[in-house]
Amino acid sequence: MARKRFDDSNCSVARALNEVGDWWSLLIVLQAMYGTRRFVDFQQELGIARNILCDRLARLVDNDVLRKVEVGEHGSRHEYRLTGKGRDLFPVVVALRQWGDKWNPAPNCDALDLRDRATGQPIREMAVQSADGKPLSIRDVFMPDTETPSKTG
Amino acid sequence: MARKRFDDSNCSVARALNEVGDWWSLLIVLQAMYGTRRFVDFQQELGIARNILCDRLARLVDNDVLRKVEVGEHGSRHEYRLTGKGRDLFPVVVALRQWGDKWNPAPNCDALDLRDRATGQPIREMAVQSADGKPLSIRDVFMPDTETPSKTG
DNA sequence: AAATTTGGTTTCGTTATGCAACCCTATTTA
DNA sequence: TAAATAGGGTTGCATAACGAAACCAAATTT
Repeated sequence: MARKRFDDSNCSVARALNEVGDWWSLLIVLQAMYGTRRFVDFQQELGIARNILCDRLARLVDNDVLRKVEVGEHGSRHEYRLTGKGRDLFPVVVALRQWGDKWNPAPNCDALDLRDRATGQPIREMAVQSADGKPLSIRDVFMPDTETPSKTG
Repeated sequence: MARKRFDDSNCSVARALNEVGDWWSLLIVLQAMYGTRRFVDFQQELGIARNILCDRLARLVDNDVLRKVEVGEHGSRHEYRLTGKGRDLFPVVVALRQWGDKWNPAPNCDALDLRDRATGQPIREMAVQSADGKPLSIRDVFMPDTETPSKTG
């Protein structure tokens, strides 16, 4: 039967995954963060099939993660640019990247070295933090009773 | 043809997505963070098909995100528990959850309310941060030249 | 002993993915 | 000016993944 979708799940993680949780969408967003904007460039840099790229770009546009901008005189060239919502995936992508760098380091690829443009200092490691900025593990937090962890929480 | 996999990609985001980037894996990890450990409980709480759950649990175990623990006398009951690597996905899940809460709020579901067990205070919003803890947007950072953004960077 | 729980596997039909080929409109190049 | 190329897709086909339900076997409960 049809792949299960989560549009109506009462779990926002499930709904988020519905928008960017497939094999390609988050890589497209990542590529967009690197500055890629054109169809052909996405296609070549990601090595994605063109029909799949079409589908993903359209869905990301539908979901307001990217927006399609006509460039050039007669509207035959487009650019796909991140929206605010798309740019807001930055912490997600960086967290995932740091996780990958930590647990699946590639021999031929350095860990992500993002730096503060203002100071040149490397960024901090992503962490769940307390109000005063201390890193918290999953054991250091709790959910007040109003949240029920059942049914994909 | 076969679904493209990224085991050997030189992008750690791609490799991370290879492990937890499908529709279910991250939800299983999330459910595990809520305390679920048994096959049947995952199945019922997520509403996932049993064969798919089998496959995903096995893959997560293979990838050392979960580990399978025999419980009970004769080894016919198992538990799937998060490993350190799995627990390290906490920032990823929280970042994704906060993104979902912000951009796709569900009418019938409150935003995540995680609190510091020590103080009872809500956690901070996930953000990429400078060395001294200031939040950074994607425009506030750069990558030194050693990183090449090409080929899914 | 019979029923239930747990953790799977098998079968089968539907959906998604990847590749290649094709199409149409601009813009270059010869 | 004709021909080639680039951009942005769409279409068809073969294969792989997914979902539902049925089936299975060991262990536990009733």
